[in-house]
Order: sequence, then C-alpha cells, then structure tokens
Amino acid sequence: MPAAVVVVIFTVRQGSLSVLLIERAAPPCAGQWALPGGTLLPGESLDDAAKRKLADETGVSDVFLEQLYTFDHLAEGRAEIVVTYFALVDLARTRLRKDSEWRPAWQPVHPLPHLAFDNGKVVAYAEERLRNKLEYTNVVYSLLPDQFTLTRMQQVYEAILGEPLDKRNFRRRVVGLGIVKETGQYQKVGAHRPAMLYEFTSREPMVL
Amino acid sequence: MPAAVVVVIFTVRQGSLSVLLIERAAPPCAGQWALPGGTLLPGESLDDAAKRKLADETGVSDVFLEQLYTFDHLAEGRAEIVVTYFALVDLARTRLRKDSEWRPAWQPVHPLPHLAFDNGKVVAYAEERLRNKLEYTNVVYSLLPDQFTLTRMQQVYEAILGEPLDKRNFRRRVVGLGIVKETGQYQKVGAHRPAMLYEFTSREPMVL
DNA sequence: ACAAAAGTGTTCTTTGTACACCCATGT
DNA sequence: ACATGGGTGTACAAAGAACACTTTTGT
Repeated sequence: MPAAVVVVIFTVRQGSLSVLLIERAAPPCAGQWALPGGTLLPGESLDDAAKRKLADETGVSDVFLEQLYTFDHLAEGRAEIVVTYFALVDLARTRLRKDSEWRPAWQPVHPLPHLAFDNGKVVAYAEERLRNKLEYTNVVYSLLPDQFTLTRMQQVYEAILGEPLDKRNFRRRVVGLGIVKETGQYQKVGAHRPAMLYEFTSREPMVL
Repeated sequence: MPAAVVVVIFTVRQGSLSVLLIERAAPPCAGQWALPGGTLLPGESLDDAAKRKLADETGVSDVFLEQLYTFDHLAEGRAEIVVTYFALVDLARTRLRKDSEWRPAWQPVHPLPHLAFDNGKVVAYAEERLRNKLEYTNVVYSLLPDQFTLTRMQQVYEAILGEPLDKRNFRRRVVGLGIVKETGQYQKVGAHRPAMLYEFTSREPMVL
C-alpha cells in the first residue's frame, strides 16, 4: 500500500464555508464522515491523483488545488503515507457525484461534524491555510464565477474569515491591488440598483 | 520501497547561507552532490525519520525542523514518494559526521553547486520558505547560540535575505516585538566597545 | 590618533482602520 | 413611500523606511 491522497474541497454555500465529505460505507469507521481520497493509480503522480479525486467528486478541474501537508498513520489500518491537498470550488460549477454508497455532501466547517480518523485536524489545518492565503493572494478567484459584484466577493471573504469587513476598505484593497477590475457590465436583479460586475485580472494564483 | 525523507539543513557560515550536502558514492548520480536523506525504518514516523537524519548528519536535535513539501519521482530510480523537511542549525553546535563514503560538507547556497535529481529545486523552495519565515517568526533562534550580540543576529538576517538591513530599524523590530531580550551581560572582544548580549525570549517557533 | 564595531532618535511615507450618508430600483 | 442593496470620501493611527553621528576600546 504505497501512498494515498486526500482532498479538502472547500466552497462557500449560503454564506458559510463548507467542505465536501463522504459517508464511509465500509469499515474502518463505517458510517462516519470522512474526506474524499484514495490511493494512487499505478504510475500516477500525486498532483494527478489529487486532480482526479477532485474531478471525480465535483466534476471540476482548473481550480485552485494545492498540496497541504503529508501525514503518516492518518488512516489507522490503511495507507501509511497520506498526502493531503486542498481545493477551492465555485458551487455553481459543481455537480456532486451521485453515489449511493459514499453519499458525498457539503457540510459546514463551523460546526464541523465528527470525522473519521484525524480528518478533523486536516480540515482545521486547511482552513488556517485558506485564511492566510486569502490575505495575500487572489485564491478567491476559484470560489467565484467569471463575473460577480464586489458585494458578493466580500461575502465570500467574510464567510471564510468569520468576521464582517468594511465595504469601502474592501473595495479599495481589491481594486487597488489589481486583483479584480470592472467589466463595464451591470447586473440587474430584483428590487435593487444595478450593480457593476467585476472580474479577476488573472485566474492563476498570484501573490500580492 | 515505501517512502523516503530528505532534509535541507541550513546554517550561516562566514556570513553566507549554506546547506549540508553529501557526495553520492553509489549510482545513480555517483559523484554528484545531493541532499541527505533515506527511507523510513519499519514503523518509524516521517518526523522521526527526519529527526534521525538530521541527528545523524549534524549531531544536533532540538532545532527548528519543519516539513517542506512532498514530491514524487524525485529520485528517478528510487523511492516514489519523497517527503522533504528543512532544518536550521547553529554551526557552532554542529559536528559533521566523518564519513569517508558520503563526505558530508557545507556548501554555499549562492552559488549552489549542481545537485543530483531535482534536489536543486528542493533547496530553492526551502530557501524561499526560510526567507518568508524570517519575516514573521522567530525561527532564527535555531541559527544562533544562547547569547549573541544584535549585530551578529542582524548579520544572520542579512546573509539569508541577501540585502543589508538598517541597524536601528532592525533593533527596534526584534526587541519591540519581544523576540529577544537583554541578558545584562556584555561581550568584550578585540579592539571594540563591549557589546550587550541578547537571548531569545522563547526557543520554540512562534508567530509574530 | 586612528581604526573598528556598538549604540542611539527623528522625520516622512505608506498602510490600515474607523466611520455615515445618498442613490437607484422594484414593490 | 419604503425596503433593499450599491456606491462613495475623509480623518486618524500604526507600521515601516530613510537617515548620521557619537562612544568605547585596542593598537
């Protein structure tokens, strides 16, 4: 049993940070929530295995996906080495796999249900990394559609950081640093003033 | 062949950042420089294997040692999964292993000699992490003796960052943030004014 | 007397934070 | 008319960057 990958897939759903979990059907820990993962295929690289798991579960590729940490003895009776990854996906582009056995589902990170093995630690570590990355990179691009209002983007930040942000300071920051730019288009929905739509200047991870 | 660890061991020597390398005796890549590493012993954890390699090569323990990144196919014909670590040691506490076969030796990071496999990438990545960590943690504690002058500490920073720092701003920063404090003792060497000796408030990694 | 390293404050710039009101729209 | 969310500017505080001279000691 060579090595396994495990992927922490985050999204923001109804204003709160959520993680994709599966319900373990087989022992050990049958019936408990766990992170999706599995062993490498013969000749497959770690990154490829992580991409494959991500695509299997959500149908998406070309999103932010980064190695997180490598654990040993994570899954008690199983693979010795577990390389964890974390990914960020826009819920709107996601189609969860219909699997009657594993039942993949989005679960809130706060409060996080009890997880098998020490998967809880992995999620906590991933969340910390995500918070840090939000502050000094543009990773949020992976959690939003091509066009969006700044208010929507701010809500994503607030959901992850868990605290309200000042609207004007937020705008200044993200436009000022050039992580987003105006599209010139407006969104008119409901009983509101039309809102400027923005887009990312780059959909590659960048450091600010 | 389950998994291997590789350790990037940094020190500051004669004012420049150096890394511990061994000279490969056996193929593949015989005669080339490489990072010290090896496979896990049965039942050994990753962290323990890294600690063991570090102690084997330098004789030190209780220094800063942190997991860096996990690669696959790093060593072409050998282990598939390579978990890399990086460590920081004070040259004065170090006793290099006398090994006529592997010939461990300190080598400058700039310019770095050509390394076997893609170990060059690993060193570059470790150096980047180290630079970042210097800015927002106290990891430098692991590169200095118990007591030291602030000028000496500043020289370590300059060696790693590769640029001169302002003496007064540097002092303010490290004392102001409480990463070091005065010991009340003085060092008198050579034809100079005696200098205040400082020590770290904590010899555990901390975030500022 | 001079060379060598230690020590010490102030100014300016940049960055971040706090804060409140009006506008366009649909019902 | 009112409820909803979008949009905008200014003042203060904190952090960081630039900068030069004096002191102690040994030779």
